[in-house]
Amino acid sequence: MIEGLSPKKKKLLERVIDVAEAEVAAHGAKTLKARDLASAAGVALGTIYTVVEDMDDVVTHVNSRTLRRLGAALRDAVPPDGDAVRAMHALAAGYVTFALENLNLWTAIFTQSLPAGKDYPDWHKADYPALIEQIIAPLSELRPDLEGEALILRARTLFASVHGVVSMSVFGRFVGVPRAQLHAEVDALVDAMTRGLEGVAQ
Amino acid sequence: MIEGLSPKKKKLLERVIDVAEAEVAAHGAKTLKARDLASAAGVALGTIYTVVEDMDDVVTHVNSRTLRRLGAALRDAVPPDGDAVRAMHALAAGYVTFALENLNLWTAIFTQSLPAGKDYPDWHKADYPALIEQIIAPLSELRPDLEGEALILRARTLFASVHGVVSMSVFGRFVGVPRAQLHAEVDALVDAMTRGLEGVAQ
DNA sequence: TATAAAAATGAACTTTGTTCAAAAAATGTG
DNA sequence: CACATTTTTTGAACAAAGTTCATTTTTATA
Repeated sequence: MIEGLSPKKKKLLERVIDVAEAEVAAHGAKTLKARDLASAAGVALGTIYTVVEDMDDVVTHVNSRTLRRLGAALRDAVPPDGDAVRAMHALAAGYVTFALENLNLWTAIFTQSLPAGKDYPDWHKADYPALIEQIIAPLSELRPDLEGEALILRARTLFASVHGVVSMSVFGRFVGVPRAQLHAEVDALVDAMTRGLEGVAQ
Repeated sequence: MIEGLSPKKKKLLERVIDVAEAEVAAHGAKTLKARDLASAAGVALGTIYTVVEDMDDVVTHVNSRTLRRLGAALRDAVPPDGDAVRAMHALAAGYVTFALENLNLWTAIFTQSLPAGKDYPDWHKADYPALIEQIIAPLSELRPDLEGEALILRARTLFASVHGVVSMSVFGRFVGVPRAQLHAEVDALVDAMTRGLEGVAQ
C-alpha cells in the first residue's frame, strides 16, 4: 500500500485519495476520472500512476478509509454500560446512521468489483473485520451456547441481514424500506433476530 | 420497450438481448461490449442502436428477463399445501437457489446503476414487485395484525434481510456467510424472523 | 418499374484509462 | 561548484469503448 514510498510520494498519494474521496462523496465512484484526479491534485496525468496502480486502486483506497471510519463509528456507537440487546440496537442504529450520512462513500464500498482474476490487496482486506467485530461480544452474551466458528457465522448473518435492509432502502430501486421507516424496521429486525436467536435450537 | 417496433426490429432486439444475456451469464455485465453484441447478433455496430438506447438499456432488458424468471421460480417454490412457515422457508430456499444457479445474472440486477438524472423505465420497474409478492400471503397469516402498508413494509424488510445474507455470501468479499452454510443460515434467519414477528408487539 | 420510406452500415468522433520516451528535478561525487 | 547519475514528472500517444450520423442498401408502395 504505502510500503516503499518516499515521503514525497506518500504526500502525493494522500492528496490523490483526498481528492478522490471528495469526488466519490459528492458524485459516487462511477464518475471518477484520472484526468480530474490529476488536475485537482495539481500534477500531470501520468503522475498519479506513480503512486497508484489503476483507478480501481484509487477506489479501493477510498473504500479502506471509509471502512476504517465506519469501524470507528461502530466502536463509538455501543454504550459501555448497556446490556447486549441495547448494544445490538446501538450497533444497528450506528450502521444505519453512518450509511445515511455517507451515502456515496458507503455505497462505493459495496459496489466496487475488480476485473476477473484480480483480487483485493491484503491491506484492504484487513479492514473488513470492522464490519462485524463489535457484534460478536453482545451476540456471545445472548447466545452463550455459540462459540468460535458458529458464533462468527451467526454474527455474519446478523450483519448481512441488517446490511441488506439498509442497502435495499438506500439503493432506492426495488422494494426497499422507505428512508423514513428505516431505523424502525431495522430495530424490528434486530428485535426479531435477537429473540429468535435466543429461542432457536442450534 | 417494444412499443412501436416493427416485427423485424423486435426480432433483432430479442437477438441482442439473447446475446447480452449469454454474455452476462458467462462473464458478468461489466464486460459487455457494443461491438461484441453487434457481431454476435450478426449486424453492424450502429444497428444495435436502432433497437436499444444505450448499453445500460441492454443490461436493463437482461435484468428484466432475470427478474421475471426469478418471479416464476418463487411462484413455483411455495408448496400449495404447506403452512405459512413452510412457505417462508420455501421462498427463502428458492431465492438462495436461484441466486446460486444464476450468479452473474442475479448479480447484474443489483449492481447496475444509471448515471445521475436517468431513471429506470416503467416497463422495468413493473418487474420489481415479483421480489416480494409471494411473501405477503404467508406473512399476513403469521401476522394477522398487520395489514396494508405495514404488512408490505414488513415484507420488504424480510426480503431485504434475506437478500442481504445471500448477497454478502455471493459477493465473496467482506464477511459473508460461506457458500456451504448459506441455506442453513438463511433458514436460521427466517426462523428467527418468523418467531420474532410472532412475538413482537406492533 | 420508379419512387419513397425504412433499415443497415461503418467510418468518424468522443471520452477515458494507461503507457512510456523524453524532459526536468534532485541527488550524489570529485 | 560543475558534472554525472538517479529519480521524478510530464504529457503526447495509444488503446479501448460508447455513440452518432451521412451514406448506402433494402424494402415497400404506387
